[in-house]
Order: sequence, then C-alpha cells, then structure tokens
Amino acid sequence: MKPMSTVPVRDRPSPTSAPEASPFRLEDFLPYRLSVTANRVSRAFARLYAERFGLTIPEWRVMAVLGTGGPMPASAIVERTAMDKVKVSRAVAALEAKGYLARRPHPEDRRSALLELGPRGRAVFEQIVPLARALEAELTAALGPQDRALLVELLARLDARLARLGALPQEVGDPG
Amino acid sequence: MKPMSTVPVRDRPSPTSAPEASPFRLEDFLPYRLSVTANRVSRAFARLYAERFGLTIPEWRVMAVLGTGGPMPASAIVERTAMDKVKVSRAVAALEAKGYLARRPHPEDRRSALLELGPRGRAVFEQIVPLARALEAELTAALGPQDRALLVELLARLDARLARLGALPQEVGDPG
DNA sequence: TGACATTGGTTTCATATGAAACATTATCCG
DNA sequence: CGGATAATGTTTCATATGAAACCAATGTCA
Repeated sequence: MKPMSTVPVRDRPSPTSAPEASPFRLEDFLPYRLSVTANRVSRAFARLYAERFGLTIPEWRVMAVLGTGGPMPASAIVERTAMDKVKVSRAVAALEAKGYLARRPHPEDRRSALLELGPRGRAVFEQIVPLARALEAELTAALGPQDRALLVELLARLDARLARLGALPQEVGDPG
Repeated sequence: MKPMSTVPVRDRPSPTSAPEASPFRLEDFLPYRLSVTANRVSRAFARLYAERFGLTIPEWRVMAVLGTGGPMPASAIVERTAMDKVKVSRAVAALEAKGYLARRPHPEDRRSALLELGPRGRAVFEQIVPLARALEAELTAALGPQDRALLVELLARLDARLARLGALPQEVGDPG
C-alpha cells in the first residue's frame, strides 16, 4: 500500500468516495506487459520458423513434441502443446502435406491415428532445435540463468493460479 | 558479451557430434511458456471486458489510455498501447460507434483528429478500472508484491533485449 | 443387444489480424 | 510557388483463429 496522499489531494469537489485512488497506468498493468512482451517474443521466433523453415508456430510445436516423443495420437499433442484440437488438427494436416509427418492407424481406436515424424521431418526438427535454442539464449542473455529460471517459475505460479481461478477454456495463443 | 565458446566453434567435423545434447523439451522452452501463460492471462481479462462491458482488449486499451490522458491523436494511442495503427483505428471506430468516444478536429493537422472519451465512455472506464485491478490482484496473489515487481522487471529486460536484437516490427498481441 | 451419451478429429462459419494499397494532408526543397 | 516525399488514418485482401456443428467410432448400461 502506498502512503495514500498525506497531501490535500486536489480538492475533490465531489467526495464520490475514491474515484481517483491513483490514475491507472496501462503500462504498469501486468496483463498488458505480459501480453506485449510475450507477443514480441513470439514474433521473433515465428519469424525464425517461417523464414528458414516455412513453418508456423503451431506446426513447430507439433514437431517439437513429435521430435522427441514416440508416435502418439493427436490428443496427446493437444495436451503437450496447450493448443486446442482445431489448431493441432490443422498443423498436423499441414505437416503431413509437407511430407514431414506420417499417420498410421491406431491399433486400439479407429477414430484416431498415431502420428510421428518421418525422416524429412526429423531432419528439419534437428535443424531447428539448435537455432531455437540459440535464439532463446540470445534473448535470455538479458537475464541471468537464475533469473531465467525465476521467470519460468513465476509464470508457472500464474498458471497455477489461473487454473484455480475457474477452469478456463482450453487453449490459447500463437507463439511458442 | 558472453564468453562464447573458447573452442574452435565452427567446424564440427560432424561426427554427428551433438545431435543429442539434451532432448529438447517444449515445456521448458521459455518462449513457449511465456506465450502460453500470457495467453491464458489475456483470456481471463478478455472475458471480463467482453462479458461485462462488451469490449475487446484493443478497445479496452484505447479506453485505458484515453481514460487518464487528455485528448490525443490516434498516433499517440499507437505508441502507448503497443498496438499497430490498424488495430487502433478499428478500436477507435468501434468505441465511437458505441458512443464512448468522440473525435474532434485536430487544430494543427487535418489528417488527424483528437480523441477523447465522452461522459458515457468515462463512466464505463471508471467501472472497469477497479474490476481490472481486482482481477489483477487475484492473479498476482500467486506472487508476492515483490515478485510481481520482479516479473515486470524481467519482462522489461526481455523487451529491451528484443529491441536491441533487431528493430522488430511494431505491434503484437491481443490481451491487455 | 440396442439406444444414448461420449470421445477423437475435422469442417464450417463468423470474426480477428495485419501487410499492403489508398486517400488526404503535411513537409521538404529546388 | 510546385512537385516529390513523408506521415496519418482507413480500407482491402488474404490468412489465422476458435466456437460450434459434424462425422465416425467407442462406451455405457438397462
């Protein structure tokens, strides 16, 4: 709490209680700051994926999980990428069209399919990873390693809080 | 500058050297985490603005700057909201249509106009502010006040870094 | 078994977004 | 001045997004 005016605050003609505690500054508003920075960061990465590999962020995310995990159904990707199923569906279709990904029948559920990167997809994945890491490193050079960890930790706490504050819908943004 | 490998970086003979330093985990990737959390937060606020006031985030942002600042041209709003001019133009048009905002001729430049909230707009603004602050408080309850400040600080450093890493385009996201 | 509800994914449809093209008005400069 | 160039906003156009409707296949349970 700030001391709250000890000064004759501005003669308030209308004592309408606290119409004016402090002026609300958008630039100090956390959700605003978070959004702006996150989007700028996303832009930078999106540019990397797009310019050098012709991938969108959703596509990259799908590759990122398939690149390390074994064959898995789309639902697993939905969980691991925080993207809704529509986005995943489209990203998978795009990757398949590019010849980076293959579907094979799911042995236990004919509605689904197991997804996995093909050789070409895996090659691209392995090219991207070091570049993505490098860009991340360049970015987090602004923070020390422990501040980077701290940032992730703070974000996680916000996530947890949000989860508690009412089970929100599902997904969310673009970047990644 | 970082020490940067003291090793002869470039020519990696390519004994497939480090194809596998560590498995790349999307969930540990900072831009991903940042994006996911920021988008979730934005969703929560967007819901507030939309459900109770029928406003989008861009609209709210415009109101937020006009709510405290005096009459100003759209260009000033572009600067203060980190939104591109198209988004601002549309948000202003929408607010005008809702009767929350008025334009008056700019005395020195006929291409522009001075924007300001009308009485109805100001009333809405004053209703939103406490609610937005309350939601922010609920959210940041997950962090202490100093951690909240720290988070903002870390985000600012990332911003600064990004600015240095190549003058990126302009705008960015949705939330706020 | 045979509805009926559920789940995995895809498609539809309406909206949001932003790059690029525009129309206007200002500014610069020769 | 008078034309070229830049700046302010708006509009156009193609793409991205997601809620809701859908399709197909499973599960439930009476």
